[in-house]
Amino acid sequence: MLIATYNVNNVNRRLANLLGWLAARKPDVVCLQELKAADADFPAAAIRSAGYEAVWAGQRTWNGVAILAHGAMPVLTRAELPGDPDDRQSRYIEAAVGGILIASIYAPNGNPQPGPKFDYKLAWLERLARHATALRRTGAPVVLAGDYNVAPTELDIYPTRSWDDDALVQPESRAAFRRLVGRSWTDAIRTLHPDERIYSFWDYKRNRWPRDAGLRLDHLLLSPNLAGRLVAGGVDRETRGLDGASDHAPAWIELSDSG
DNA sequence: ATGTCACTCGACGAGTGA
Repeated sequence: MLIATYNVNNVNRRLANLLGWLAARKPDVVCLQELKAADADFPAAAIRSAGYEAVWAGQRTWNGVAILAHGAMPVLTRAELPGDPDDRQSRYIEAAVGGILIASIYAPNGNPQPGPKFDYKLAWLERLARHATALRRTGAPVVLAGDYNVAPTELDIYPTRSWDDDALVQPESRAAFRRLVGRSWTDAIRTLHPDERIYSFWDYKRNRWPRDAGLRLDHLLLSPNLAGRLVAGGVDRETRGLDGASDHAPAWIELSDSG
């Protein structure tokens, strides 16, 4: 089973890019982030024509997450992250596909830091960690996939000092990610490629894509009962170089059918 | 310090978020 996560940075603006990538990569499950579309504006018909059913939690202008499944309707289990009834931002959706519980995650960016946006980011990641533990304890196989807006280590950002004050690389952000992953979850792409610089995001600014000045922000975390099924994974970085591309490229993993 | 992009409001530019 091929599971991917792709921050599309506006699903309607990026629809041609998304459909082209779906046709080429043929993933079984896709987690999308930054739809930047209200529920009524999600391009469900075009996505269905490409062979995918979808569930989504939209929001006008910002945020928005979805889960696509090839030839099957994802069974929605949750459309918001527990722990804060006042949180109106569409950053979490969860559904069952092919016997696996899939979450599509769009963690807050957190800039500028320090400040209320950074506080919200850290609190949101703590809520996610708590919910991840609850999911793990159900015993279900779980994949938590999405844009975590954290570059976990120095290997996950090109050598530079220019992001030192950015929320994506702060010690508090990295500690929150480490607490979430803990001893139980597997950062799939890092586990497959322990020593490689792999990026999934290149800022539009400052010639960052041509310079390969990227960060790895998009992660797929596997519950312990899935770790043994991980066979391959990577980032489709060529997607970032196409016309009208998102500033993120899709990250994907392949799980064996059983084990 | 700065470089982009796409949107919002409510005018043809400024502000916002990433």
